[in-house]
Amino acid sequence: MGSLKSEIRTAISHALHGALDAARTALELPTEAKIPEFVVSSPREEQFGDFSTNLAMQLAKPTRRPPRDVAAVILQHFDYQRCSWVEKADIAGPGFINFYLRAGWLNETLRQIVKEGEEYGRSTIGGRQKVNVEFVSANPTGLLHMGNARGAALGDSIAALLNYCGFTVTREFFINDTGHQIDRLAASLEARYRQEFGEDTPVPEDGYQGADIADTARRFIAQTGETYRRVPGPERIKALTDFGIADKIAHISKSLGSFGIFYDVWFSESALHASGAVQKVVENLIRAGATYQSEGALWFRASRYGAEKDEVLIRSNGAATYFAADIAYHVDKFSRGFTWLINVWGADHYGHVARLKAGLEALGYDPDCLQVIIMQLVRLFQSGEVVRMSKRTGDFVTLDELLEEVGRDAARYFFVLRGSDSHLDFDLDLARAQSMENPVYYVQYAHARIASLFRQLALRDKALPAIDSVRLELLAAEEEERLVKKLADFPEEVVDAAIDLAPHRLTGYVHELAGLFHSFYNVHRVIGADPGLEEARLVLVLATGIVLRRALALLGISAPEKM
RNA sequence: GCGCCCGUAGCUCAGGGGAUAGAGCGCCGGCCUCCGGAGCCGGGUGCGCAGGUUCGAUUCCUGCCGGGCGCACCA
Repeated sequence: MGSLKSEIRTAISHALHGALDAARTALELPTEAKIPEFVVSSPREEQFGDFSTNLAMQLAKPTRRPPRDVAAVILQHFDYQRCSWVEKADIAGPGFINFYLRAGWLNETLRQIVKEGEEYGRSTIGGRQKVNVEFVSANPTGLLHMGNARGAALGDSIAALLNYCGFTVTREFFINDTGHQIDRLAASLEARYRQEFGEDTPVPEDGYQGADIADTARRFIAQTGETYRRVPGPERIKALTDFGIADKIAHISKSLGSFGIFYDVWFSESALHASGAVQKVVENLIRAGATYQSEGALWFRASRYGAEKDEVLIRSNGAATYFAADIAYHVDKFSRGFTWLINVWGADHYGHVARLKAGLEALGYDPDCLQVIIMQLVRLFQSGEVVRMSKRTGDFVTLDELLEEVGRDAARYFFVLRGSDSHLDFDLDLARAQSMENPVYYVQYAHARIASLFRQLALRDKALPAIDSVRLELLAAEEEERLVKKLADFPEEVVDAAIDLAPHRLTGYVHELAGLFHSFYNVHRVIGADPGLEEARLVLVLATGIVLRRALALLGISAPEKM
């Protein structure tokens, strides 16, 4: 379940509450003051102990006493029996109370890691709550670009993190298979189709110019021959479009698959229209009194629900907007039992957030159950120059090309290297480099080294004895202690990264962990150390490998045995 | 114009009410008779500006400046 470290943190927090109560009962602190917010944190500096609390400083004002005095009173009433791992506590700086743990807690953590194996760090805090993570949802009109790729890496890692924290996660892709852009796809396909038979039919100005559309047209011809050459235009276009959408979706699915991303649900927009779900949502909005007619269109009073302005639901030509369909889509998600909806969207969809939430609220749903991650855009660099991209002209780098250039591991690592609200400069040259400039290799190299150590061990016909018989107390060096402490952080790092929907925190963690391993490895011999020490160090190495593998898996990155 | 995101080291970015603000890259100098040198160790400068809240602000609030993205009967 919880890690030893988080259990100790909780125990300290409870003991502090107990000390506070006791001090008040003894009338050494005023009883009327409210208990302030306080944290039991992990200090940055090693000299400040293993845990630290700001409780006394937060109490300074309500008790009108100097924080160090308050800290002394709290410590007098602190019951060490309630957290047996605490060896001592002292008062430092402006009024921090610092806690120092008995050295054995680190060895206990190592045992826990080895016993739990790659389940170490898994938690149940999600309580099986049903979460829907929708990401990429690219239009089926072309290939995947860098923005889609970033969304893919982010969404998939967020889903993996939440799943590991005990949420029941569904990964979902919404297919925009209707509407204006599909008409443009149809016109582009028709032009390419006729070109294949020698006609001079240019792709419309606002069509999709990419060569992939011509490829799709050729695949259609390969399958249908000349059957559709002489059928009426509308019928041919319908067949072309149906084929085209399926072809594009198949390609998108395949690209994402080679990026290590697999969906549970592919949800079709046109199905929402066909089933009447869109119509029903519009009717419910009308019934709720949230709409009005104007200029021949049906409007939703979004501004009444916190959005900037009202929005059209049904255009004057009778067609429902994408906005109406998207409300219906999210209503559908709720009806499937999800209580937490996460969407990963590009910054260019920002304007859509407030009105979608407004629509859900008007229908009686809690808009806070929908959380939209607005991801800033990706700039691609090559040879120090920005690579300009335009989907319309077909002039852009695709996910397929990226994977060919830099490989899946580097691509996934780079896309979750930064926070989603930070612009991402993706340096193709750096990601391509099979060298030490490339951070993903640094982490993988640590894992390969560990694997190599166990290969060496096997060559000598040796094996690690049972964990309980290993004398872990022999691990006393500074590098060893730092490494174990980092391993002890892992479960809490995972929870923090999951709750914050911030996989880049895990990227940072795994890099630091690899760094501490390299530092340890360079200073200390593992195989060939004194027998007892060799075993203890092997346990440390084993545990490091377990955590590296688990962390990389959550990021969708491989942990190679050899490189 | 209005809204959202960002402004932290030469560059790309973490961090975020607390005790001495971090990493990578680049630059300089060291370290393998030994488990993978794709590594390790050492060396430097920094929170855009101005107010405010606070015992304490790089972090929160306001204004300004700079960059990005939105503000369609597109999706």
